[in-house]
Amino acid sequence: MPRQGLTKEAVVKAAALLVEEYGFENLTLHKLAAKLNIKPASLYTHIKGIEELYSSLSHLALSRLRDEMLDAAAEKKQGEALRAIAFSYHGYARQNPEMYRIILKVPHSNFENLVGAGREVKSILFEILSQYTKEKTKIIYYSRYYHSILHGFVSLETAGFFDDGFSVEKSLSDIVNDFIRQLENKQFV
Amino acid sequence: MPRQGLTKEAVVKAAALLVEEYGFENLTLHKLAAKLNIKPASLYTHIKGIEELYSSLSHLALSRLRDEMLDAAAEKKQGEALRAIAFSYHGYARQNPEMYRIILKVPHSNFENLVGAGREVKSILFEILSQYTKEKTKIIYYSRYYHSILHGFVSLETAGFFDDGFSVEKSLSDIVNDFIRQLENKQFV
DNA sequence: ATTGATTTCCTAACAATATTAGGATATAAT
DNA sequence: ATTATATCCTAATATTGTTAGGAAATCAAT
Repeated sequence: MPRQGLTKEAVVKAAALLVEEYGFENLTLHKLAAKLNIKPASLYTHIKGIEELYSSLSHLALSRLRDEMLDAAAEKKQGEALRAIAFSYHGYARQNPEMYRIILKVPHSNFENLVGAGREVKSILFEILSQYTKEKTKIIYYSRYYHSILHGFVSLETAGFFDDGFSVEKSLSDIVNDFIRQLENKQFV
Repeated sequence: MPRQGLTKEAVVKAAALLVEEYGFENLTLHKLAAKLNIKPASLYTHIKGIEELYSSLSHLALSRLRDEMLDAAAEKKQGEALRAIAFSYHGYARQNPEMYRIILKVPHSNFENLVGAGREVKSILFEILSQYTKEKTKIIYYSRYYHSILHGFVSLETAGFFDDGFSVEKSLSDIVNDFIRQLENKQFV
């Protein structure tokens, strides 16, 4: 048997491709092994089991989302940064709906690295919002607020809740603008 | 074999109990049959398969959520109604986290009755928000906005994104108040 | 009440899936 | 070259969803 330089990274990335192509619930170790030209049992050399594969996929999705957010917000400040983040967040979820769904499908608390990855995404919002005030309580509050908006919007959209003929892009854009206006109208200390 | 008056409703409700007790991913037809004192194959008398069971669970969750929202908003108007809805929405998701997760786990577009149930939930928000303006575009816009906030918040909370020591209840309450204030500051036609 | 039709539930079997045990061989380390 | 390690394999198993076909309880109609 010719051996291929297979690594955990490669396994997870191959799984990510399958997930986006056929959907999360149609990912099986059999299909994944076939795509990698190995037998299902051989996957256990690289992963502990399918639960770890799920958590790795969730981690990968969070990392990619974080990268796109960081990229979008680079060199930008305040409102401009918040707008850029919203569109990158929305873009990632729309272009990778299955991967995005995995993020919330895996219970975070079970995996320390997932908690860390989630914290990284949150910290991006935290950084930008800290440009408005130095009060940590308020920064956390607005982070939760904005994160809820972004996650709620893209989740409901991909679930089909917004399939009523009205423009989804315009709604998001308006929501983001309203949120930013709200923020700017506050008189922070 | 003594026959019991088993109906689809009873099967789905039993499944709902299992889901909340052991988690969505631990629901199996074997366990469900055991709880109902029948054999797994007998379940197919009442359901077409596990996919239909999932969609029925999603439908049940949406119905219960709708009932709690309607109950909370009864006799109330505008801001008061919106506040009541938020707390009932949050309450349902927190007390039935697994059932709530099922709502977005099942692809809506595949099941017409699910689309209908989702519409019912949306229509509750629509009704209340139509007390602020008669412009349908704006009503839909704010429905999406508020729905995104509520769903995003409870999803992120149950996924563990808000486990940072700050009060979740206060955040939600403040968010709702900010949203309502925003709405009241608009000069609608 | 008896007959006939329908419904509910069963046993038995099957396919797909995740997983483990144990072994062969390619690769790396000494 | 020898040893150790890592990669991949075959084979077997438990769990799960599902279907086929049949027995018996229930219901409907006479």
